[in-house]
Amino acid sequence: MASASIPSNPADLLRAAGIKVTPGRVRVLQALHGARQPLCHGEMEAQLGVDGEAAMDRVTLYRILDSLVACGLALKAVDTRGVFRFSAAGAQRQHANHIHFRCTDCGGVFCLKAEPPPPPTLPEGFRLRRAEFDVCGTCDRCSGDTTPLVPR
Amino acid sequence: MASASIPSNPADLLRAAGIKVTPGRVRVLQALHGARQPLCHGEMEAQLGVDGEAAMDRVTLYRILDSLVACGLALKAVDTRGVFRFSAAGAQRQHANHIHFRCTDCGGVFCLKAEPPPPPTLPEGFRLRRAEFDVCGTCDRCSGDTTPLVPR
DNA sequence: CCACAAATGCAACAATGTTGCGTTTGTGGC
DNA sequence: GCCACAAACGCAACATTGTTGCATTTGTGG
Ligand SMILES: [Mn+2]
Ligand SMILES: [Mn+2]
Ligand SMILES: [Zn+2]
Ligand SMILES: [Zn+2]
Repeated sequence: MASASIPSNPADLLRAAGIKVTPGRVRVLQALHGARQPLCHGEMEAQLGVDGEAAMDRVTLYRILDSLVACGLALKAVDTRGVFRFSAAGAQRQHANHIHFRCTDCGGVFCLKAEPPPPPTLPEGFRLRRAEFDVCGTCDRCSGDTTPLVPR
Repeated sequence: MASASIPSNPADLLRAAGIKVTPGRVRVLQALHGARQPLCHGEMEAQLGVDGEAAMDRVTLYRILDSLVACGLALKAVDTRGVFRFSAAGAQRQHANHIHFRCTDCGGVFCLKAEPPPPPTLPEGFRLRRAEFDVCGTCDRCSGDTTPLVPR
């Protein structure tokens, strides 16, 4: 079965997206796919360091993330602290039909059962880019005692 | 009619909130009430300068804003660029029963006719702090031609 | 294998926000 | 009205996050 279906490994994804396949991009895309929640720049730097590989230049990482966002392989959003967080674009699609809860203490993101609300009708000439129901508060672990998991 | 009802001028609000009434806080709270959309730190600095009054120290402004948030007189949120924006707490209530559209080009915020979606039911132990329907894209002025109002 | 555009590494810069500390000021108690 | 004192302020320095310029290296189509 040598099907030419949806590519899955980072290199193929990069090729399919039409941007150069560089070691840095492969590593970053791999890290994004392996992450269980959107990562900020600092977390990515740390994450990339654990592999024992050489640390990546800060600016290069920023530019790689931008290039992934530009070609649609990654998504960029801002968290409540005002920091940009990145996620693999594919990972979002499986989360398209329910809403999420974000814990403002530990930063964790939890899937809820509820469907996303329908996008509102806009005035003439307005163009909708994104409509997201942002639900946040404290999760069960962080609500009970006073010690959050990730103080930071 | 010397009623002791809801205070409305900045000084009374500050007194009622239990924090010291300083000229800086009065000016900032006044600016927040006069604003038609949440202001970031830089916009507030500019806004405060127009009165012909002496410019306020950057750090003092940050601390005043924090104190207003801490006592509940102001609200702090982060915009899509990752910048904190502040609004008078009272000003929110008149916008509580409809949702808003944010133009990602010019930064403008527009009131829509639609009602906010009901908050979802959460798993056991979770505590809801805020549920906001974030609807963004480009407004009529910014959608048509290619020149946004506030390029920045 | 080559040419060349794209990507990278490094240094410097920019925007936003925070901390420390000495000085000034608003406020409750008298 | 005056005093004491905690709170707020002004200033300098610092921290974090993100960007720009430019010379060097590298991936890729031909
Ligand atoms: Mn999900
Ligand atoms: Mn409104
Ligand atoms: Zn939590
Ligand atoms: Zn606009």
